[in-house]
Amino acid sequence: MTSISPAPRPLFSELLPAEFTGNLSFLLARTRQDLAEEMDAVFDGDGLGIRHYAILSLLFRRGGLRQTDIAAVMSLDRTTTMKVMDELEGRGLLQRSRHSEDRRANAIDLTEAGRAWRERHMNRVLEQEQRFLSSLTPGERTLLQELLLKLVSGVHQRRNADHHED
Amino acid sequence: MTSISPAPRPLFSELLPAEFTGNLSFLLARTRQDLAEEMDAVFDGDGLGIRHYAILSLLFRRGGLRQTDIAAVMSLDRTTTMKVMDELEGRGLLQRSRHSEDRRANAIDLTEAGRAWRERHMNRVLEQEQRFLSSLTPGERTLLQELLLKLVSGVHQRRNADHHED
DNA sequence: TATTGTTATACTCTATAACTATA
DNA sequence: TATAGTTATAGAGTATAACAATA
Repeated sequence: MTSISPAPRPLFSELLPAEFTGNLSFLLARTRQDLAEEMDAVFDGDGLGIRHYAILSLLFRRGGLRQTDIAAVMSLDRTTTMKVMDELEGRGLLQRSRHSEDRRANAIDLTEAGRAWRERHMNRVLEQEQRFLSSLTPGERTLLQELLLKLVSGVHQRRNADHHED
Repeated sequence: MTSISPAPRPLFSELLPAEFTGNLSFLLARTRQDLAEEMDAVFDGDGLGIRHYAILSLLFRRGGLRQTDIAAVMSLDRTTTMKVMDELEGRGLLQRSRHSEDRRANAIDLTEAGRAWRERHMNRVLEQEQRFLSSLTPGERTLLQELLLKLVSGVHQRRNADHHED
């Protein structure tokens, strides 16, 4: 390297706060991507990821959902949901059966293996989340999740309202 | 089981808070996607989007960046950055010139058209952001951005530290 | 040897369109 | 007519590999 130190190479830490405070889209995209990359480490190897974990957690709390329900909550297309269901069913982590009240629909439930898989990954998921949040205080971590939840719920309510105006 | 009315179809607003509080990956992914969809409305028509706006804003505050600098800040691959630069240069919004201190590198600067484009879209970007944030109080909106900025900076510092350990 | 920009190529993710069986 | 699941296909976005110029 040079001794007299030429023009300083712009550093990430120098540019980021100055340029992007207020740029919510960037901050959200970057945060999501950073976390996604770190979450990959938890699941490395078996071809499943944090999305599969989230769906199994959803089914853990409430079984018998239709694929369209899962699609709505996860904000996925029907066909994308189909693919994810195939991946999970192919590994024996959930099962599709006939819905008792609508024979067009599937009723999706966890299998015992699915419950075990979720339980086996749960601690590492939570650890990785906390590691990702380590630059925030405990209070800030809770607050962040509350704010995000408010936003997601707010968007959903607003879109429902718009839809009912038709 | 239910009495008379058929089993209630699980509502988004019913499932979301119960199942996903604590699922940071889901909340971040969902929030980012919701905002991205709403931001599309601002740019509909010209093939550019919020990412282009962010890059032009970065260059507005600090010109003469290399493509690798932009790639680092935006967390993009070199080749992806290349494509985005082509899109912006093709519309005359930025220009590539020889870097004065490293002849391998490009120095990227806004053109006048680029400055105008950014200015023309700025108000609608900010409006859409505020609309997206409308379920939060003003204080919460500021706080959210601060928390996200802390997280992104924290991840960056941690990765740099890891890297220097090699 | 390593880095910058570039090109060509491959891969991943997701959505669109069309079909079937039910409602 | 509309909806749930399914399948095949196409598109967007991104990364990998290789090369030339320069450090």
